[in-house]
Amino acid sequence: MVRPTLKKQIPNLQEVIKETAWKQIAQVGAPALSLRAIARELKITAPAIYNYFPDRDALVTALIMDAYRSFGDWQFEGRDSAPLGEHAKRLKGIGVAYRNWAHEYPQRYQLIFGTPIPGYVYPAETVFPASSHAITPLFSVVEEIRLAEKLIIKSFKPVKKEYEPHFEMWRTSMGSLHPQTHFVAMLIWSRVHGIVSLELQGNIPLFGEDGHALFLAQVQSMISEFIKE
Amino acid sequence: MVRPTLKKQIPNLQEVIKETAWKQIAQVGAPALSLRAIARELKITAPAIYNYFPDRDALVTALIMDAYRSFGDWQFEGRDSAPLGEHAKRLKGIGVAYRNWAHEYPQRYQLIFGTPIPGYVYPAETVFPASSHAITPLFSVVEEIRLAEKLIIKSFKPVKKEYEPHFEMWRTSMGSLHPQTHFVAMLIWSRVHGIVSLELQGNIPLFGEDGHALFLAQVQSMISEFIKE
DNA sequence: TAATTTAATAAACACTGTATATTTACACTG
DNA sequence: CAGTGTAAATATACAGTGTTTATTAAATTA
Repeated sequence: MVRPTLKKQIPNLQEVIKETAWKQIAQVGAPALSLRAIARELKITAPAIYNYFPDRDALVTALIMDAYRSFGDWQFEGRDSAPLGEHAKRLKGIGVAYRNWAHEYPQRYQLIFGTPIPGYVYPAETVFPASSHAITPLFSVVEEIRLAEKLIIKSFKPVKKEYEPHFEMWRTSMGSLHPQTHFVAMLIWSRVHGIVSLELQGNIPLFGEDGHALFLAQVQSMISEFIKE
Repeated sequence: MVRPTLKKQIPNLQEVIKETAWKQIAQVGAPALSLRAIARELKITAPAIYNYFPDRDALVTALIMDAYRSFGDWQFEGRDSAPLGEHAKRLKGIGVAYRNWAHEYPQRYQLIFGTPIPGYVYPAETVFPASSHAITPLFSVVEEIRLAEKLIIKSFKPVKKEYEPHFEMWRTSMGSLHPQTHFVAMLIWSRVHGIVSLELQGNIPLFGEDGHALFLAQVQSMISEFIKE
C-alpha cells in the first residue's frame, strides 16, 4: 500500500506539520528541528512533507511568518487596551504585550530574532508583510504622539541616503512613515527588544516582587523621555 | 601510516582547530559549523579532533569563552580611554567599544547571545568567569558613578529572593555588587544590546551621516538619564 | 470507463557527530 | 640499548540528517 485511502489521510496536513514543528521546537529548540522527527511523530515518511513544503527552509519561513502574525496581533491588542489619545497607556500596552508574547513563546521569539537553523537564510522580502505587521503598532502609536505634538525629540538625525531603498520599503508598507517617528520607534524597539532578549536568555535577575520591575522601569523611562507632559 | 612523525604534525593543533572553526563560522555561520569540515580543511580526520575536545559542544564552549575574553578586553580599553572621574566619557567608551566589537565580529556576537548550535546547551557555570569579564567594565563604571554620588536612580526595586543565588554568583565574582549598580547596569546593558543586535540583523536603518546616529543618541540619552550634572 | 493527476512510500545519496578498534611514533624505564 | 607504555593519529562503522528519484495506488477528471 503506497497511498492511503482518503479516510486514513491526515486532514489539513500542511497545518498539522507546522503544529508538530512548533511542538518540537518548544521541546528541543529551533536549531534541532528535524523533518524526519516531524514525520516520525505523524507516522508518515519524511519525503511526504515535500508535498507541502519544497524544503526545510520553506517550512521554517512559514513558521516565522505565522509567528510574526501572532506577535503583531498581541501588540495590536495591547495598544488598543487603552483608547486613542491615552498615549502613555497605549505605548505601555504595546510594550507589555511584546514582552508577554516573548515569554509565552520564547522559542518563537528566538526563531524570529536569532539565526537558529543551520544554513537557513532569512528571506527578507517574503517575510516582510508579516514582520511589518509586528512593528506597525509601535509605529502607529509614535505617529499618534507626533501628530498630537507631544513627541519629544532630541538629537534627531535623518536617514543615510544609501539606506533609502530599505526605508522606502517601510514607508510604502505603512502608507507613510515620518523620519522622526521612525527614529524614535527604533530607539523604543531596541530598548524593549534588548531587555526581553536578555531576560529570555537568563541574563537578567528578576527585580521587584514579581520580577517585572526592570522591564517596567524601562518602559516608564521611555514614557517620560519621549512623551510631553 | 597511522600516526604521523612529529615533523608532519600540526603544532599547537588545539589552537589551530579553534582558528579554523572561527574562519568557518565567519563563512557559513555558527549553526553550520562542522567538525568534519574543520578536519577536511586541516587535512586530518574528524575523530582526531576528539584528542583535543571531548565533543563538538566542548569546542563551541571554548570558542564562546575566547570570544567573551576578547569582548571584555575591548570594553576595558574603551573604558580606560578616559581617566577616572570622567564618568560620561568612560561610559560612552564602553558603549562604543561594545558596538565596535560586535560589528567587527558579528558571528561571535551571535554565538554568545544566540542559541545557534543544534543541541548545544550553554554551560553557564563553565562560561561564567569569561562572561563576567565582559560585563565587569560596565559594572565598574556604574559603581564609580554611584560612589561619587552622581548616579540618578528612579524606581529602583530590589532583587527577588528566589533569584538571590544567581545574584550571589555575580556578587562574589565582582568582590561586591551594589543592587542599585546592578539595576542601572542592566538597564544600560539591555539598551546597548538591543540596538546592537538589531543593527547586526539589519533591522535598523543607518541614521545620520555615518550611520551611527541612532546608537549615539541611545548612549547620549543614557548619560543624561543616569549621571548627575 | 480510461486517462491523468495526486499523495504517499521505498530506496538511495551525501552529509553529520561520534564510538570503537587499530596502528605506529614517541617517551620513559630497566 | 631493549622493552614497555602512552599518545596521536587513522580506519571503520553506526545512527542520524535533508533531499532526490522512482514507484505505486488512490482520487479526480475527460
